[in-house]
Amino acid sequence: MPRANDEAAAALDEYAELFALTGGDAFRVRSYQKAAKAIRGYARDISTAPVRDVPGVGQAIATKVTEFMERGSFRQLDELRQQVPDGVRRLTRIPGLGPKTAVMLFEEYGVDSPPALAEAIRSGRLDRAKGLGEKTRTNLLKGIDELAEVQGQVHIGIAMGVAEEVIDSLREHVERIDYAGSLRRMKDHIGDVDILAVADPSVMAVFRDQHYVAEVLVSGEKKTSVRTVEGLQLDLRLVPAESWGAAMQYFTGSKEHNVELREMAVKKGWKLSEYGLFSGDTVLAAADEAEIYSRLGLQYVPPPLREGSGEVAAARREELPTVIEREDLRGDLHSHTDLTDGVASLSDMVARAAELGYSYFAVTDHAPDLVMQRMTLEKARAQRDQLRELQADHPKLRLLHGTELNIDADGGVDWPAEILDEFDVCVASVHSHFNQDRDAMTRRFIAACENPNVNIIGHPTTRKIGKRGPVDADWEAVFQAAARTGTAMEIDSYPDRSDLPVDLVRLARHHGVRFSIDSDAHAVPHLDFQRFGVGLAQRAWLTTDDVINTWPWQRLKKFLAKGG
DNA sequence: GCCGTTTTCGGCCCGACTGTTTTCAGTCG
Repeated sequence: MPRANDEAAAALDEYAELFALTGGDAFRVRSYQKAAKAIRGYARDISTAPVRDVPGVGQAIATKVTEFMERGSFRQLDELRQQVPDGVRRLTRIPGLGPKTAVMLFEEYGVDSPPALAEAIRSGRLDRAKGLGEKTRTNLLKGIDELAEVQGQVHIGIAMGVAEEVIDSLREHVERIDYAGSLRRMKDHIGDVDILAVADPSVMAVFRDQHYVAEVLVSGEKKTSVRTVEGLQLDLRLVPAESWGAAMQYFTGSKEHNVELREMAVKKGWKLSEYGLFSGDTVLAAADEAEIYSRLGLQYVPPPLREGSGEVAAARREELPTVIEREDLRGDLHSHTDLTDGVASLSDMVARAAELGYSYFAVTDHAPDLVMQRMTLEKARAQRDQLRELQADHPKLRLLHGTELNIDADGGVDWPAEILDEFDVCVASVHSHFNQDRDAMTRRFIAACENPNVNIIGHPTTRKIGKRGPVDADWEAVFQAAARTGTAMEIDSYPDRSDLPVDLVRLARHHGVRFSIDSDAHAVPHLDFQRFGVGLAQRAWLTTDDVINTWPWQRLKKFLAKGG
């Protein structure tokens, strides 16, 4: 996705937030947010394409974006940044705390950060604050804890975008360049990004001058560390060309994986470092990463498996699974259009799915329970008719008409069975009542699994990386129900969701659950998010047999029938 | 601020939940 779009969208989102905090008109706030969302999901790069063409962008926003592209900000944003203390914005990051309360806390109590709020609540200073009863204060403390847990890391979507931007910006100055570290291992939370390059040290000056660099932390001939405007730490290391493979191996990690490899080398009387695999002064392997593994007598271990969790022993016995690859996916079973909260038309989404070479593709817009999406049965059926018409243009792509149902507090869904029978595939997801206790939440999920029309539980934990923690459920019980009923668990590839998380994927697989790796796309470029879901699945050692949307249509069709 | 088989003004995604209130404000999806 074009980085310029993300940056302009982030600026508009910030402006919307500041505008709301200063008591601005709610409809204008929504306009800024809507434009931000549309720009972020726009398929073309707005640094070259006219931003006025983006739906939801009129003259006023276009002017702001144009100024932003020229100098990294716009006048009205600068003014509001002056007006609103950072502390007030920090407070609104806390789940359950909106602009009104944030302003009140700052103005009346001088509270300007989540830790300051926690302190104020614990000290009893807010016991008489209006609108903040005991329950609210308890919930806010919980929200502050959730926020603290996820701070200092970004999700893989942001980190990957930064890494690719860095590589693009330096490519003409280097002989070779790639990213390593936890990003190459496809972790869903990334603390810093490691980039390796073969280049002349003069590239460091070029790097320091890039527009994404907010602060230079250290800079030498071999290593430069900077902080980006997103707050992400970025390390660029120069390595000798002849040690490229060893350096990639070493800096990809994980630490635990590397310790096991070095121990193996030592037992053979060798030495493994970031410069190569050596026997005395003789180089056994160094330039090529795969050769290091083979000289150690190991199968090649794909980076997402390198966690020191048994992969080295398995590689020694030649028992590593053939993990799923992006090319194994035959389709996508969860996507949205502008009929509900997506930003692209049905035909545009379908056209991109066809380009991706899929055998099948499901459109799953929201059902009526999410009232704000204004879905009706008539609209859903009209969309189905439109999809059937589009089918004629795409003989190789089977178009499936699905829906994303809302699982209500008791485990019920939006439509009765006779209506659900009309759909080819039903995803069912939790969108509210996140704070239910474990028993209620578990019953809720099990009821959804037992619904004969529900095929896939969408983004099961509902976590949003950096924003909201997972719901609490007895996952073993849920997974047993899913396996028993033939209900798949989704691996939602939307990078801030990355949901199921990898440890739960492993647990679910242990119980015999199948998975669907979906994009949950709300825009055309989002269809490519599946690469993140595949990375997550690789980390859990999933094979094509575990993932229903790698299956040929006839096999998938049987699964979707849930034995009925 | 955007948009127009409602076209240059007057709408704009609407309802539920929570905790606080004593009739409702704030937040969320």
